[in-house]
Amino acid sequence: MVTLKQLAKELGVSISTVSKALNDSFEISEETKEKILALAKKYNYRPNNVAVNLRTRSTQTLGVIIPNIFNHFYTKILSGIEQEAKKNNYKIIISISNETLDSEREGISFFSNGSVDGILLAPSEETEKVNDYEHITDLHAKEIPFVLFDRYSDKVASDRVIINDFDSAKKTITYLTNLGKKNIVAVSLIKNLSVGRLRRKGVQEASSNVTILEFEDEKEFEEVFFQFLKTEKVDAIFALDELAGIIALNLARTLSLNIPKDVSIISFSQGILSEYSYPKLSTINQHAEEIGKKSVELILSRLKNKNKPTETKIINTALDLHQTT
Amino acid sequence: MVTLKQLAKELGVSISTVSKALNDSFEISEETKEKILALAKKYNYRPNNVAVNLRTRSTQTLGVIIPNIFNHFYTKILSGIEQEAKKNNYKIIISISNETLDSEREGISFFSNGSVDGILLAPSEETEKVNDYEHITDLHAKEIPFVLFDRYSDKVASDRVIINDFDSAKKTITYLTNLGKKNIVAVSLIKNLSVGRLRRKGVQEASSNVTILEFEDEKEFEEVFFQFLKTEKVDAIFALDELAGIIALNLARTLSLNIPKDVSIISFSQGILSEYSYPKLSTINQHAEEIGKKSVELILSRLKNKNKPTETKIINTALDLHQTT
DNA sequence: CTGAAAGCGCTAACAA
DNA sequence: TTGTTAGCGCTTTCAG
Repeated sequence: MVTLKQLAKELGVSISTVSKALNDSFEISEETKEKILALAKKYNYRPNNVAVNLRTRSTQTLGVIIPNIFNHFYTKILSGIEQEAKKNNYKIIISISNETLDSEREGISFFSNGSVDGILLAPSEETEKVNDYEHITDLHAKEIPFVLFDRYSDKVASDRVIINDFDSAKKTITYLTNLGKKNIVAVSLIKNLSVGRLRRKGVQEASSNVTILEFEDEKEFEEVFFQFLKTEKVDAIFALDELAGIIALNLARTLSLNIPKDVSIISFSQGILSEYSYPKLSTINQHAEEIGKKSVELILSRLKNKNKPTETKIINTALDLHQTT
Repeated sequence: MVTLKQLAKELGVSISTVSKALNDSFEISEETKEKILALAKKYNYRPNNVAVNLRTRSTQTLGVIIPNIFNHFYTKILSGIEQEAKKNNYKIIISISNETLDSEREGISFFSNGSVDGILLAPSEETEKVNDYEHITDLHAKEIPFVLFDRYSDKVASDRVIINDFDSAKKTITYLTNLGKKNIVAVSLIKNLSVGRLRRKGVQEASSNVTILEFEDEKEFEEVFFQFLKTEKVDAIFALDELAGIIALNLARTLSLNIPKDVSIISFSQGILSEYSYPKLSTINQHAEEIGKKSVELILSRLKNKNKPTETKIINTALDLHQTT
């Protein structure tokens, strides 16, 4: 890679003259600028990013830690983050925690050496389960700005971008009730996540008549819920996460239940499975890309003003009705 | 962030002594090392990555350009890349081209300023369509090592990690033929991609009796293929991409065809849609994570030896039979 | 065993 | 308008 030094030498001018010319400084004469620009172009000069970073003490890079890259919801958030970052001339470095605390700690440590200007983070399932947020609050001491998205804890004081899970769940139950549904069952595969708890609370708040079934894993869910559907009267299923929704749908079809006549299904969505399910699931759309965009906006404004009070952005959901309702 | 300078000052030693001690150099006495390490720990010292990068002229970072983050296949590759990179103490920076040439160019330019040691790249659909690879071959002039994965062109001399698409398609048709299938139709939504062409060629090579239907988009596919299934005799569908497989499956079910009795379906897979389809699709598994891992291996070995001849790694597929065959 | 000094490539204050 | 110089934080050669 060609450097300022080499350009300067070849033109017989000083390094700072070249630097200023390339940054279009008013101090440099048009004539000099031109010849410098020409040579820079000829050699396809690009300022060494690492050197610029060191000198300016900013990396124009954001670190992103996501729990699970196979979850379409996070992929969409990531896409939103990437777009908004690119728009603002920021790069993103990604670390995947795979829902484990260790990996998340590693990711944070990875980012805590000046590689990034700020961090966007959705805590892992394990982090939420063991309720240990020290590695995150430590970021305050390290003076690394960060934003929590999707998942958060009251233990961590920070900017946040979240979904109104509680309200969405509540409203959905009310919606089903108004439809005349009497035997609603809510199913969940995310009982350990903060969002899972919020959604469950929303359900409970809306009605005490709803049966709530929460499962550790898909297998348990399939076995137990299959029996449940076979023996109990159910006219509506509300899935608190997309996987639960899809599996419930498939189980109902296996039992030859008529959807939506016998039983309606509405599911929180991540986007892809429900879109190509058959029949197409009615979903609560979470505007994931919006979450990503807002997270970037929030961290950038935090970067500009480190001392402003923390902010919580709430992204609203939308009920997208399709063939299962 | 605390620096070497500050540690040195507080202990009344030189910067280089601190540096050496922290790097566990044999030149430094145990005693000195201990007190330096203790202080570093107390202040939670972390070497400034940017400075280290500048000094060592290596960033320990790989740039990854993927065409589409919503495609589970690429997500899996990304996961493989991330794991293997982490294992080797490399970071990854991600740029998403969204299947457009412009975005891809931008990504490459983004990475061409010393931010990364090497680039992993799957060319965009548009790049393949207009057949313009100059921005990629330019990397040779810039002396930035790169590896193409999944998609490639003969126009670009480089290390590659690819799938044996041709053979897989060929073998699958043979497999269906041996099953006694007489009216096989191959469907594709990826006719413009190099892998799409390779798979089609594999089909053609295996048998001239297979009807091949290629479509521009999902809508056209749904309309045309629905009519086709209604009017033509079909006892096996071979989908050259997962989306085509899922849609074909749903269309067949809409027509109440018995699967797999009336019609067998096998599809190239990306992993997630087929896994949760009902009934579960038989797929050609592409070992995406393996592609990611091998790509990292390849670029790292290239980084070690810039002058070795280019290498092409072929990842084999596996036929995973489920309920649709 | 420890320290001084150079330098990675760049920006920017200051001097000329 | 241009150049000199210092310095970002670190590694490493060389001298002591």
